[in-house]
Amino acid sequence: MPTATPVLGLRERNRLRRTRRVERAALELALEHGVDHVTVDMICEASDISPRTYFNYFGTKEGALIGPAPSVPDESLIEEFLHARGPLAEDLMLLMARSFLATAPDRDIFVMRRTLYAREPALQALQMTRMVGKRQATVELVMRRMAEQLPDLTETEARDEAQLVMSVAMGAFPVVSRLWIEESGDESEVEAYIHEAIARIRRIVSP
Amino acid sequence: MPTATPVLGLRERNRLRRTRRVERAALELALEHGVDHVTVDMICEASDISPRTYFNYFGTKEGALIGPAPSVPDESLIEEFLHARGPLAEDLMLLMARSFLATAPDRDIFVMRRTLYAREPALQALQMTRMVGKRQATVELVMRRMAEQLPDLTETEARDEAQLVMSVAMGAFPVVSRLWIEESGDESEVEAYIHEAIARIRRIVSP
DNA sequence: GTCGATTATTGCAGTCTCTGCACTTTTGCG
DNA sequence: CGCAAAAGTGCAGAGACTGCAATAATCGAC
Repeated sequence: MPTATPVLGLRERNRLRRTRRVERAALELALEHGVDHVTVDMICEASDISPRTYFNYFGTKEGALIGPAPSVPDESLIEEFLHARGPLAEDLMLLMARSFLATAPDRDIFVMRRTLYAREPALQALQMTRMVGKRQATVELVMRRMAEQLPDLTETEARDEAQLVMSVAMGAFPVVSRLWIEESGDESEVEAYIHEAIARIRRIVSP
Repeated sequence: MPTATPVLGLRERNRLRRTRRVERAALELALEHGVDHVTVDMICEASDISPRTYFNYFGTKEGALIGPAPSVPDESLIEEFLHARGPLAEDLMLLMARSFLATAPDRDIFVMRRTLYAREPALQALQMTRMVGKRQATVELVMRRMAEQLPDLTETEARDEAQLVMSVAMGAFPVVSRLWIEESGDESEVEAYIHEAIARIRRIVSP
């Protein structure tokens, strides 16, 4: 009888191993030479993969540097968000944080990535750009939850409101991330950090 | 005696005229065919300019679509911001709005741009990306003002705080922009719209 | 106006990113 | 094993972008 854990097939395991090898190679090269002085061919040579396959995996030159696109959050996480009754912005941030943590990135790759982001802000901007792609979907999600709790808003009002909620959440995210990394790195603390960040925003916008 | 207005030299005027011609051509093409199906060569053909010159002007294919990078705000505007004593986030938004308005973009180009953004969110993301380039500078600015008013913060606290202020301001910006365009388009109203947007954020983060 | 100096525009050659397509190799499975 | 599906690869080519050198337009002094 096979093990109960959903063991990945050979294909999946190969793919994962390869992905990590390429990401690691790309990050090392970028940290050493700077992003602009690294070519896809260099990455491919270093990680023993064909350029064509590289693009099949990552799509763009920067793909291996900024990591996989944030996956659509789990159905269960979404459900939880929709039915939660905490402060909206905090619940949304919790959703974002949890779906990020669910990707369980390699620790060393994660650290290299952060170092690189600090050195090359353009990359971080790129990643943000990609997140904006999810923007529409996220706004819809927030609107769905608002519809259940505040059904007396017009479409436009609701959309504005949802956009603002998302902006607040995304804006507070870097601060939460910094706290999380520097203070503990413990997942259970995330909720507290989120609360803290939102409280600061409240002070900022208080008259 | 020459006129009192600082009349531009022939060079400047040519450059401005050319820029607008290219931007208009690029926007028309993008609105008609979609950004991906427009090539730089097409834009150059339509606006009677050499591709090399195109890149000298705009740097990237999208440059003509998203418009010139937001210039560093006027010294006088910065001074005003630093010494204003209104709510920090609102003053910052006012600074942003005023330095945008100072660029006095063509009305029709402005409208085309907005239409295109709505149709192709990736472009808007790009523009946001470029703004992030100014992020560092803006954070410094906010910190300078905070230093005068709240001198008892540690460096890290101050930086977090400044980042949050900027996030709030940038997040609220689209809403203000929408209000401004749809409601009146009158510059004198901007302040009221900003106030309104901040008030909404306050409600959002209120427990 | 003319002329030399400055600045802008352009053509060209070349590099790099990225894509479609056809072909080969690897993997999963009966 | 042997066959079908999936993944990896090579190749040709389009398109974005850059450095450099040549050309053209503008400016400022005379």
